[in-house]
Amino acid sequence: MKLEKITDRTEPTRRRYDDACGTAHALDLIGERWALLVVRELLFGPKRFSDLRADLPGISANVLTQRLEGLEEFGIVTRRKLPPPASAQVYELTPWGMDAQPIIEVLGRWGARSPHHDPTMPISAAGLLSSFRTMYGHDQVKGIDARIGVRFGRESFVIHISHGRVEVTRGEFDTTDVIIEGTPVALGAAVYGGVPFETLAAQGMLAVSGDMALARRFQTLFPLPAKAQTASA
Amino acid sequence: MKLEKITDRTEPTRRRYDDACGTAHALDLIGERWALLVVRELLFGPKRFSDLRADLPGISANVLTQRLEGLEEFGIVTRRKLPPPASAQVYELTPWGMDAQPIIEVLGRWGARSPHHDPTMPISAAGLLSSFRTMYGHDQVKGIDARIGVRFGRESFVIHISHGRVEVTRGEFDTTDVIIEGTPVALGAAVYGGVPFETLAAQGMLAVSGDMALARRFQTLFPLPAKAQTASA
DNA sequence: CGGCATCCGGGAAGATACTG
DNA sequence: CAGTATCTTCCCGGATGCCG
Repeated sequence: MKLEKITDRTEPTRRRYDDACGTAHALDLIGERWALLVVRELLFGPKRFSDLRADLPGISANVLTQRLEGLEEFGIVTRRKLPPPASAQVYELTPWGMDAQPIIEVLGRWGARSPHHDPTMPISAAGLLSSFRTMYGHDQVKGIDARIGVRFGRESFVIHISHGRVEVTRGEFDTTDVIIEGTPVALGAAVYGGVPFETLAAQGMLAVSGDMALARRFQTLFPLPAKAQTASA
Repeated sequence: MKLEKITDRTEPTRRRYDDACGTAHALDLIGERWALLVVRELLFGPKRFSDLRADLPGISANVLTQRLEGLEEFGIVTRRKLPPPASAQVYELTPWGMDAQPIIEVLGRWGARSPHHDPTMPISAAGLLSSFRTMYGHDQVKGIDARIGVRFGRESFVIHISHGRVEVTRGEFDTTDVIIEGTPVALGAAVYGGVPFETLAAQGMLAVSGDMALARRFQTLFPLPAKAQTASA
């Protein structure tokens, strides 16, 4: 018996900024808690509900449901049914949703300079790989032409470094110069924490094969930015 | 008698994403409701508490207080006491806080392409001027060299167009080609709604003086972007 | 009047359990 | 596996009141 709310409003007053500014409107769309991280998780391709849950530790099922509903309603995410025999439902970004990538990158660059930023926390595959796309040092990458294969569990990615740029795509790799297998946290420790591959390998957290000199150079391509100036100018 | 919560935690469990990703950390800092709009309002210079309240219709005093406390704690905002006789307290961005400007711009560009975006809503001075910095058409601006003075109430700004770029700064203007006086909403209607200056002037909402041909050209410099593609590719 | 502190109602987020 | 149902907690928004 829930006869309380017969106030008959199809939309129960979604909380919005009544502001014509495009920034405010963007926050209406992806400003709710977890929303932008859901988008980040989909940047490299479609995922299933339980994958999203696993990669976003801390989100609860009902909140994830709500965010996906909202993102779908706004045209940022589409739900798609895979053909049999997979027959699973996946969520993927629309073209416009993909265009949110610069937002995630700019936020990442800015947030990494925070005095409170702690790079030693857990990180998801999408979070780490997205950081590679944005945090590489232009000087460090100059002159390198290499392909590095990364496997996290059953997902594979290729990091392609050439012409002073770093590109990351999901997909199987056949001809890569280095192959890294393990967890995002371990690779993050190697790249951002400076932990040697040998240490991680000895603990069974990471397996590196191929051109080891290149692998070690890869470790140095992503310098953490200087902490920002938080005192008044 | 509030003897309930003596659980003695200096930080009462602030809600955070426990994620090493810089994007997630940025959202820890400026992801709360209203936070980024407070930053937007400070992009053109310091403001007082009541100015912020007036320019952010819908925010309540206690929430503004909380956001300012948080932003100050994170090193994004500083509070400063003006010398007598003004003797007022103002809030201003730290250098790092200023660096959040690209975040606001990128969000604005993306949000303006939303199918749900409604440019006819109220807008603040900072919101409108910030949109000028990001939404100008490169083709439309090419070859123009002009200075346009804008006065909203007692605040003045200069829009400087040259070398294919648009810069906006707060400050008094002496030698500008055009002077526009009125409200942000009226100027927004002229620029984004295509409402002729004569109509707005007749209603006493906007006063334009100086090079009227340039003023009318200024109206055409900010084409609204095409709506985004929200169907799957 | 500016800059908060306090109290309250509603709603969003978090945790857990449960179902098709 | 992919969500719903339920309950609790916390945050947001509005009103009021204090205090320099």
